[in-house]
Amino acid sequence: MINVVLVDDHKVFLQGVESLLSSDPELNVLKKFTDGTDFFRYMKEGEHPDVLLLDIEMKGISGVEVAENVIQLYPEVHVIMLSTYFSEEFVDKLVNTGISGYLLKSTDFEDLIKAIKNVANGKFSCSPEIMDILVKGYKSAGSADKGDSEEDDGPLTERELEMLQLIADEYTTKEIAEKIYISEHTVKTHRKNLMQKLDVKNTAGLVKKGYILGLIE
Amino acid sequence: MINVVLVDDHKVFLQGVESLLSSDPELNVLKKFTDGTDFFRYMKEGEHPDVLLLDIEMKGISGVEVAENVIQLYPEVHVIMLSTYFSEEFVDKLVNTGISGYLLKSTDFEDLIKAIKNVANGKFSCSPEIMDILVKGYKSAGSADKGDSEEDDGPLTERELEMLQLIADEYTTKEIAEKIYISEHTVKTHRKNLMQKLDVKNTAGLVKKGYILGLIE
DNA sequence: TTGCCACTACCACTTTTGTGGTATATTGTA
DNA sequence: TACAATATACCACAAAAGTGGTAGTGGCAA
Repeated sequence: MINVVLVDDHKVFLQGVESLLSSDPELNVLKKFTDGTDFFRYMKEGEHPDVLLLDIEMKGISGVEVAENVIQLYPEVHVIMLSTYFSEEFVDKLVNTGISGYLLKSTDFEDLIKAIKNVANGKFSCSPEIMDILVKGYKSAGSADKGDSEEDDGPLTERELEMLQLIADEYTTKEIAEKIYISEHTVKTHRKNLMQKLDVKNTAGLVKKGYILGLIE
Repeated sequence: MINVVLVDDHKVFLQGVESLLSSDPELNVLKKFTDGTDFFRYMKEGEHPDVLLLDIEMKGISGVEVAENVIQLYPEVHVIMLSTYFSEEFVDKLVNTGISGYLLKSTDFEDLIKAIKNVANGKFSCSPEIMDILVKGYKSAGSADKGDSEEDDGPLTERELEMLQLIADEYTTKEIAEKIYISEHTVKTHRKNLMQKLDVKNTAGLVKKGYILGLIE
């Protein structure tokens, strides 16, 4: 049984895909979300899907951002991006990010199901149109430029999550150290690692991203 | 025409009250929310109601917290608290907060509508049972103790909102100053005022509360 | 049993925040 | 016009956060 979660800001699409996928006994739609932040909150507490179907064009947090963070925080989840159009820019950006598939919404239903089963088994899968772009890109750019810095420091540890919550709760480094009986130095180290992992510059960024990614309450 | 917004985590209740209120031509239900944070996001952008019907017992942010912050940030909104039980503790706490009414959910429908119309006209309105508690409290406690510090520094100004957003976006004081062409001193002053108004101790608190209250994106 | 990883801890130094004042323009509006 | 609210600016000192390192320990898994 392959568990799937859908994220797309068009409710109609969500319902359509769900009823479609439910026709296949191997597939099970765990949850649907119209908003990246809601999805991240679910990911902190709820059951993780095997495959995430993710719309690229979304209001609020973009699909690209969602993808990048999901892959970092929950690497066991296979992400398939869905898009109405195909943009070389995104394809480039996303493939290096570690997504498992990239389909056009115009893809027919059997191919979608096939793709889901493929990526659940660790393969990569995408629409033929996109495959074209990939092959073309591969030829021309050779081994490609890495563009902007691709940092992925893996998911947060238990301790780091705890820190993040305490920081958001207005505890200072010293107070955290006293509260959980560790040295101030250690807390500062955790703070540093958090900032690096979440790719932010200061406490404000830590709390903001913590919220967006549903890591704090 | 009196515009009303409903916040209660029980959807059934929301629908019930809405259909009830719609029977009165003077009343108009603008919006319903099951969650305080969603409500606050709406308040930042959407139309402000004349009257807010607010459940006290809610998961997540409690009704009390919602009430306190609404009254501070949007003082033109008249808040009526709804509760299943009646607790002296809450009554005390809330009346000093500046709410306009306090009804039991067992209140019958005509009284609810009457109460809404009353508070929309600046009066205070509550269930007889609660009135009893109030009178009793007034007798015994005399002019009452103020309990914990009741600070209300009014709503945030445009400039302060702008600051809050920039802080959440990881700009430092110096960067903000440069960006919007004012002195660092000024930015620090705004920061101070923000912390006082939102009743938080540091940048983390600022960003967290900014999120909860829907003041930043 | 070896190697990775999370967690811990330390240091020195810089930058940014936070505290607790005061004070003057500017602006909208009663 | 005069008042209130807002936005601006300044100061000095204290506290906390951020930078850029290094490094030991314990546990779990290949």
